[in-house]
Amino acid sequence: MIDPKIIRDDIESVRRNHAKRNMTGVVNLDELKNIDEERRSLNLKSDELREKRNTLSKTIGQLKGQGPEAEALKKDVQAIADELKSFADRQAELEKMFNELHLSVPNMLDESVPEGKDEKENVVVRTWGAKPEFSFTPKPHYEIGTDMGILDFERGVKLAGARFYLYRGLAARLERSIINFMLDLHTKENGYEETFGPFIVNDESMTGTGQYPKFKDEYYRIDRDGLSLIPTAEVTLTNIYRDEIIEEENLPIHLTMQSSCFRREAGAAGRDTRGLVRVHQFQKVELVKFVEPSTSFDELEKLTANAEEVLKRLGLHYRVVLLCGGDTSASSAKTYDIEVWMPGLDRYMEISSCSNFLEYQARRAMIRYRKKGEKPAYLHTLNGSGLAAGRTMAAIIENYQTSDGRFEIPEVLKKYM
RNA sequence: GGAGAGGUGUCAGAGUGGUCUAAUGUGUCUGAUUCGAAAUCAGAUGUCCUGAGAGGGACCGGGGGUUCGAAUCCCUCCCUCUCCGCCA
Repeated sequence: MIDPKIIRDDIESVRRNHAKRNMTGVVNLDELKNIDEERRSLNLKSDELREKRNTLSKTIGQLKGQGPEAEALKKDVQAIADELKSFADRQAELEKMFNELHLSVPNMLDESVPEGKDEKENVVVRTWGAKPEFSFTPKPHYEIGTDMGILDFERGVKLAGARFYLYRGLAARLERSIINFMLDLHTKENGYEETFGPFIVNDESMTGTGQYPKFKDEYYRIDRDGLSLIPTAEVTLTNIYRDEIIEEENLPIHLTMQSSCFRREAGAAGRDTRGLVRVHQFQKVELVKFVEPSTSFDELEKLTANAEEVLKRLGLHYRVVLLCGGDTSASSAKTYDIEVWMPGLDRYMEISSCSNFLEYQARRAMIRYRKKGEKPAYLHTLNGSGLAAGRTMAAIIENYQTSDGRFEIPEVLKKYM
C-alpha cells in the first residue's frame, strides 16, 4: 500500500505513476478519492456522535441509571445509537471499497526507473563474463538432461501433469548441491541468517507481501483450509515480522531461506513449455531484508551484488537489467533482473529478480521499527532470488555442455557433490 | 479427531454490566538520594484513526449481537495449553 496521504494530497503524482507503469485506468483513482472523502466525513460524524453517547452514558451511570431524569437521557442516547446505526452499513461498505482499491494501487516507482511499456524497454546496466564458445551447436538443457536420463519430463507429467518434472540421480544431487552452495555463500560470506519456515501460509501472509487480493489466479490455494502454497519464500520471510515493531538497533535484518515455490503460471499458456524454465514447482534460495528507510537503495545494490556473486562463482555469463516502469511489478519501486545466458536456448533467461519495496509491503503487513524515543514508523523491505535453483541447474547444463552430449560440473560445486 | 481450560499492556497477572481514565507486580526512561553504583523514593511510559492544535474516537484474540452503557453477558470463528486418540 502507498501512503493514503499521497492519494489525498497529490493524486496527480499517483496518476503519473500509473502512466509510467502503463497502467492508466487499471485503478479508478477518482473513485478512490471520492470514497476516501466520504468515508472520512462519515467517520468524523460517527466519532462526534460516539463522544456524545459516551458522555451521556456516563451521566446515566452516575444517576444510578434510575429515575425520570435518567429515563429521559436513555431516550436521548437511544436516538444517538439509532443515528449511528443509520449509516453504519454505508460506512462498512465504504471501508471495504476503500481497502480493496487501496490494496490495488501499485507502489510509487523510483525516479531512476526508466520509462517503457514492457520488457523490451528494460535497460541493461552491466554484463559479466562472455558467452561461451562451442565447436558444435549447443543443445538446450532439456535435451541433454533427457538424453542422459537425469531429467524425466514424461514421468513428471504422469505424476502431476504438464509443467512438472522428475529429477533422477545426478540432477537431483546437483540441484541439492546448488542449494547448499548458495546457502553457504549467503550465510558465511554475505551475512544472511539461514531460516526455514512454512511453504503453506494463510491469506494474511499472502496479502502482506502483495500476492493477494489482486493476483489470486496465480497461486495454489487450499480452499478447505484457507491456506496457499507459497510462490516464493519471500512470503514466508517477509511475513515473519508481520504486525510487529522492531527496535532500530536490531536493523538491518538479512534473512535467507530455501524453499519449493509453487506457481500456477495462469497467463503463460504456450510459453516456455519445454524444460525447467517455467514449471509449477521449483526450488529457490531467497534473500529478504528489513532495513532502515534511508538505506534501502544502497541495500538493493548490495542485495543484487550478493545474487550476482553466485553466478560469478559458477562462471556463468549474465547481465543485469533495470526494469522499466511497465515491467516493474506492482509492489516494487525498483527492480533489477539478473539474466543468465542460455547457449542452448540462445537467449538470456531471468534467474533472479531483486526489488526494493520501500514501505509498500511494510504498510500492508504492518511491519514497523522504532528509533529510541520516537514513534513507530514503517521500515523498508527488499527481496531477491539468490538464485532460482532449477534455472541455475539448467544454465549449468547448457553452459558446461560438452561435445559428447554431457556436461561438466563447475569447480565450486565439486565439493558439494 | 474427542474432552477440558484459556486468550487482557514489554512480560506476569487481577478484573464477571457503570470513576476501567484497566489494579498490582515487572521491565524501560527521567528525576531525587549517592563520590559513583546498588537499594530506596517520586514521576513518566501502548497502538491506530482524526485534527494545525486543544481535543475527540477506536483497540482487552477476530467478527457479530444484547444494552442507555460491554474487557465483563450471548453467538460465531481463530489460536494456545492439558489429557486422550492418530501419526513422520
